[in-house]
Amino acid sequence: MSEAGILRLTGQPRFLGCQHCSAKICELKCQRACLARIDSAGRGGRLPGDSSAQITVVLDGLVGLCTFLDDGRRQIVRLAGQNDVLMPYTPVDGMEYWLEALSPSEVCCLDMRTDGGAGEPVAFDAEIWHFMQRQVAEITLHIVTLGRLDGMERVCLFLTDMAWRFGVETPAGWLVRLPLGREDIADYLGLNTETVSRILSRVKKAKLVTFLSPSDYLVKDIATLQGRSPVRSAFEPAAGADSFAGGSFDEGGA
Amino acid sequence: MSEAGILRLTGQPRFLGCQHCSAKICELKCQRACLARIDSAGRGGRLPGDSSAQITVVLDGLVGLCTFLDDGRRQIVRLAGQNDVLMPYTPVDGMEYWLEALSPSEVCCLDMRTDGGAGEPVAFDAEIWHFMQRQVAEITLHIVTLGRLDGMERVCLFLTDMAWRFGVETPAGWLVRLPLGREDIADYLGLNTETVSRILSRVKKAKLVTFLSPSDYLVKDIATLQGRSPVRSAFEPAAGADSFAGGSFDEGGA
DNA sequence: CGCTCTATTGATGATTGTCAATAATGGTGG
DNA sequence: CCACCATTATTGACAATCATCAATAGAGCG
Repeated sequence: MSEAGILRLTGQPRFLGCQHCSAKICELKCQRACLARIDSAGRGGRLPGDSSAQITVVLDGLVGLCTFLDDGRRQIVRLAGQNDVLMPYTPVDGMEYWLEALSPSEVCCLDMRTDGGAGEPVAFDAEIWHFMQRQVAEITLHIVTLGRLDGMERVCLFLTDMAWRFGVETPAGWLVRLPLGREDIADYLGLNTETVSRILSRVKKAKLVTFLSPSDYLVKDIATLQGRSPVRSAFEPAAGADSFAGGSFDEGGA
Repeated sequence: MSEAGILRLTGQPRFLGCQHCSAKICELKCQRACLARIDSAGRGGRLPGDSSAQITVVLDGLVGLCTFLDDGRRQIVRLAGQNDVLMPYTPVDGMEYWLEALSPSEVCCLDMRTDGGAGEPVAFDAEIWHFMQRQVAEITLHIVTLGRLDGMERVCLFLTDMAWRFGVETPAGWLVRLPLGREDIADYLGLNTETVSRILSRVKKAKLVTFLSPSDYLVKDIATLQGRSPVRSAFEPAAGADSFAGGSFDEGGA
């Protein structure tokens, strides 16, 4: 139960320069701003987040932006893996969100305020704007997913996303290790654990993927898998290298 | 059918100074930027949107940020009424969104580029940032709504939202005129028309609201209505006046 | 090897979607 | 002002999907 594993922060916060953070956004911001803090957390641990002036860069692992309803229902709003950027975030009144490590994770937190405390935010430049827009685009797509796709479509889109984001291409196809459990998948996709498991069994039977273990699968034909969902994955690498990080900034010619 | 009513823009675009736009964001931006365009559209018409450098302020009516899947399923991602601000928006590859007038609407479009064309975006200041964050907060809440609330909860939250946003308080309670039809409600809430209609009938029977006509209802006890959903409305005016426009900028003490 | 946690599967009920028919609404023209 | 009409909303019957509760199987770890 993730509710039980409260705040298992391992490794105390270290305040460091941004050379510890290989992500481009971190390099950029640390030229002028601020405090860079590296926290790590085991599975189920909660990371600082939910601040209106903090950018979080995921260095390793998988982090989810989560919320609970009073009766225990959980929704994972967004998943962020290595080099993904979580932009600052002011929730509406009465809602509380936090960053939860869905697998052992390390993040870099950038304080956007020019002083160490309650001052004015730094000026916003094109990069900051770019990441904010990307975040909006992703969660907008997630709204369509939750509002209009059935379970099978959601799961196929999810498996495609995970393959593009975290998989490695092998001669046999895309090999993916899922960094999160069934309950996390369910809470991300707006389903419940058993439904996810049943749909995954159907996906297996339809030979869309091959499971080597509950957390490892192989996608022989990712185009077919993607075709099972009526919306395209936001993470397909071929489509112009507009992926969140490790994309245009790092590899662009120059 | 909204698919049939294509691009019914009435009143040709007028390029005007921002004195036509009473919204605060418009006043602010037009000090330095750009082109302000006022379009109006009848019900079902599509407005220009979906640009990565355009802020749209709704002057009147109700506008929805919409997308269609290939098989005709529609999702309304966000609703914007008078003085609401739609921030610029770069969709992920393969998705297409537009602004659709759900009732006859008038909007003010602000081009954020310093020149009239393809140049750099203007600097982003705290107000721009504020509206962007507000937009993220709203659609994040919508993700929770679509992912974890059942039909009754979604409809009660929606009716509460609409009351706070567009209703007027009378001695008999909050009087609300819905500026959108059942199909639009369904596409916003991730349900279908018949389900919305059925749930509304249940809401009526439970005496949570009283319908004077299909588009007019009265909420005697809005706290009870809100209590039927496990998430608070993002539009409650009392909660610190953090509503989209006319909010913190106008009244904040010094 | 045994234990615990996670994942899968089954049986059943609740919710929602689909198709179809009816009722109500709002606008138009006489 | 009223009758007519097209559109929208409601209701019913039924099917599909998903959630819930319970039991079993499998994986990972000491």
